[in-house]
Parts: sequence; C-alpha cells; structure tokens
Amino acid sequence: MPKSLDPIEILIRRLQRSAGLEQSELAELRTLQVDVADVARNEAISREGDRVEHCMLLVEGFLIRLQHTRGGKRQILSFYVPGDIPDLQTLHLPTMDHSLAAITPARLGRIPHKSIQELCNRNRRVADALWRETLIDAAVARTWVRCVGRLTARARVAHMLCELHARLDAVGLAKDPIRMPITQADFADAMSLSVVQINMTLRDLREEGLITVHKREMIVHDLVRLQYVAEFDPLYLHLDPAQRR
Amino acid sequence: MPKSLDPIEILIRRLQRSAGLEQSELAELRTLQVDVADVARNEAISREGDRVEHCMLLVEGFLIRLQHTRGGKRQILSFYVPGDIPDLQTLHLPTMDHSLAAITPARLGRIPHKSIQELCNRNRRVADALWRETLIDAAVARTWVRCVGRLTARARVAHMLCELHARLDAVGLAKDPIRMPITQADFADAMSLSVVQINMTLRDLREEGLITVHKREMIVHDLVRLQYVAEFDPLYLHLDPAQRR
DNA sequence: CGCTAGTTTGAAAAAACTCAATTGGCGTGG
DNA sequence: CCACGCCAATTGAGTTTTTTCAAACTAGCG
Repeated sequence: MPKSLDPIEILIRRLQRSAGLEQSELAELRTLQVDVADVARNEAISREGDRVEHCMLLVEGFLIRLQHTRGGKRQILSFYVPGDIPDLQTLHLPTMDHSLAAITPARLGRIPHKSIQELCNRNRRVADALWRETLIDAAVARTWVRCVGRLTARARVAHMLCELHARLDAVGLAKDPIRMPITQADFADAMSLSVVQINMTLRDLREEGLITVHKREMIVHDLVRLQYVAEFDPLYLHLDPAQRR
Repeated sequence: MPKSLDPIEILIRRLQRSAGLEQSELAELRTLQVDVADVARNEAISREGDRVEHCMLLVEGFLIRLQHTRGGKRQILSFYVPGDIPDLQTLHLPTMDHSLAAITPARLGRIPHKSIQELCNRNRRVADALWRETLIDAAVARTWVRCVGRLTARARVAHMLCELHARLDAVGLAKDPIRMPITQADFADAMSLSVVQINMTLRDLREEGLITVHKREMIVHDLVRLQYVAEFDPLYLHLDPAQRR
C-alpha cells in the first residue's frame, strides 16, 4: 500500500469541492475520530442486513456497492473512488440494504457515526455538505438506472467509462494512463451485461480509437467522442460548484 | 379533485412514520409556507436542467421521475405516491438532473426551499428526518437498478407491483381494489421493457391468480407469492421504524 | 356515434446470453 | 530461472429473451 494522505484531508478536499467551508469548520472536521484499516481485494466490508455504526471513508483503491438476485447473479450499483464515503447513508439508515466490497486492495478510514453526528449537530454547514454528498450518490444511482435500462451495450460501457473518468478526474486521478483495476466481470455486473458483451464492446471502442485498455490501465484517446457515444452529460455528478445555489 | 388533507398534515404523518418528532417540532412544521397547485395528467412539473426553488409535496395522484435518451426513449426512475416529496434533493442540488411529471391529475403542495432551510437550521431533528427521506429515495433508486439490470421481465413487473403496493400501503392507500392509474406504457418505461412484454407479463401474472388488473385498479390476490416471484424484500424501503437506530 | 388512447395479440428481427474452448499474463513453488 | 496453475481476457457459435412492427380490438368521452 503506497503512502497516502491523511484520510481527513481527503475528506476535506472533497467537501471543499462544493461546500466552501471555513477554516473553523475544517478544524472541526479534523477532530473526527478516524481509524485507518486496509482491506484485501474481494473482501466484503459490510453486507445486506448488517447494522453498522461507522462510515467508511475510502482513501485508496476501489469499492463497489452490490446486490444479489436469488439466482446468484450480482448487480453492481456503484463504484467508489478515493474521497468517497460509500456508506454515508448509514448515518440515518443504519441497516444496510446492499453490500459493500473492495474490488482492489483498499485503504479505509473508519469514522464512528457518533463522531459525525456530534459534528453535524454542532455545525449545520458541515451537515449540509454531507447531506449533499448523499444526494449526489443518489443522482448517480438514478442515472445508472437510465444507463442500464435504456442504453445499448455500447453506450452503457462508454457511459461507465465516462463516469469513472469524470469522478477520478475530480480527485486528480485521471492522468493517463488511468489506473483502473476493474475486471471485465465487474464491468459486466455493473452494466448488466455478460462478460462476452463487455469484452466485445471494449474491443469495438478500442478499434475505433476511443480508448486503450491494457494491464488494468486505461487511456482515453477521444473523450468528446466517448461521451457522445455514451450519451454522457456530467450534470448529474454535480461536480461544478457553479451549479450550486 | 376530491377533498384531501392539508398538505402539511400529510407531510407530518409521513415524517412521524419514522422520526418520532415532538409536538413542538410538529408545530414548527405547520409554519411552513405551502401553496397548493393542481397539475394535469402528463404535465411536466420540472425538467432536466431547471433550477428550482421549491419542493413539491405530493398530496394526491401519482408522479414520476424520468430521464430520456438521445433516441427519445424514456426511462422512469421512480414513482411517487401521496406523502412523497419527489424533489426534496433540490434543497441542496437545485439543478434538476432529471424531469418530474404527473402521470395522473395530481395535487401538489409547493414549499419554498427557503422556508424548509430555515426550519432545518432551527431544528436539527426535522432536518435529519428530511435527510432520511432523501436517503430512502436513494435506496429505492438503487434497488431499481438491480431490478432492471438483473431480474427477468416477470420478476421485474412483479417487483414494481410489490413496491407500489408496499408504499401505498404505508400511506393507507392499499385497500383493495388499489387505484393505480398507470398505463402499460408507463410500466414499460419504468421496468425497461417493451409494452408488449409488459402486457404479456401482466397476463401471465393474472392467469396464475396473483393479481387482477382492471379499469386502472389492481387487486393483489396472493401477496406472498407475488413477492416471491419478484424477489422482493421490503427492507430497502426502510418502512419499519424498528430498523431505526 | 365516432374518436382516441390504451390494450391485446401475432410474427419476424435484433440484441444479448450461455456454453465452451482457447489464449495470455503473472505469481509461486520447485 | 522455469514450469505450473490460476485468473482473466478473448473468441466462436447456437440459443434465448426481448424488441419491433403491425394490426385488431376495447372502453371511455365528447
């Protein structure tokens, strides 16, 4: 595990992206109690039905949210990149209605709900910033529905790549080549396609010169065209602070 | 439009379901500024890209959230039933990343963001109750992904019916026959299927004795079996107050 | 009574899946 | 350092699911 920033600094950088917090508020954030923990690839962090009392701040690596069908099929509901808090919703819905797992080795900052709640009670602006994060998470899920439901295989795969690119770019991790150790099986379960379809679609996109995928790294050669193919509009990620009130 | 409760009382009933607010807090809720407005069937309430300054409390009728593809296909992202606030997320994300429309004549209570925000600033418990509502909305969207992505047509349709049943039941609207004026075209765009498929699937479910659909009303004859077919687990709706902390 | 929106049904076409086999890359143990 | 083994990627081919297109039917409404 390479060296990495203090978890709280990553959180602060994330919230600063939109919330415009003041120094005193940042200082309060720094009082949050954080435990760092490393998890292995494919390790489950929490499961459907669990009651949890901590939030996980992702410091390094990739996590996924997922649900299963009775037949054992997986559906990945979102990817998480460093800076995200994939289970922030447990603050108010402590019973997990899906599972959380690492698809790469990952480093997490465990923050007790209690610690966050006390901070939220002291400071509404921090609370609102966190609320806003959960709303963006919801917006991503909604767009995922449209993607899986109404886009072609080709557009779906492109869309997922665009979203990952945009979100990694927002935390400074989209410098070519983009490290993206996600297997084609993961892509398949994310976009509700078969591995075969994912493989063929990636090949097509590669042959058209839009992307290169090699050794768990991706290079986007033509982002504009990729976004066009994906019918991708980054609005739903609410990354642009100008979109705020 | 038949007579209906005061919008705020509907909101209070909804929040009481889980938040356990005190009388003084309910009194504060009653100070919210609410404008009642009726909208016609198929009327758009807000569109992708709009910046809005009010939240819409649904008093009567059904609303949908939807997004479009370039090819003009629709994807319905959720249904809303009386008591819901479909655009509560605009409180912190005022730019709509999807559209909101009525699929039946509907009555809405328009509440200015400002009014809600002031209340939230005065009272954290109310703020948390509203935050929680937005989190449930997100949970519904996530489960929708699994439904659309990994369930068969049969299970998808059953799942949608189960969800509607559970949510209508939670507000006392699930007494047989259940009034559900949703066209098959709407169902199709919700579950990412064609109208043909919806029609056939409904026929199958009817012939198996699970449901009856007639004249915009539905009767569920065998909820347990319908839920089994749907792989439906109501956990994600977080309706059970015992699930709270 | 005719119109329209919505439902129902049939049949061909398209998209995506499953199954199966092969290839490639990489870490580990001999 | 090489061989083995395993996981992931790739490719081919037949099958299944779902869609699309088209047409007929039905019920409510002016």
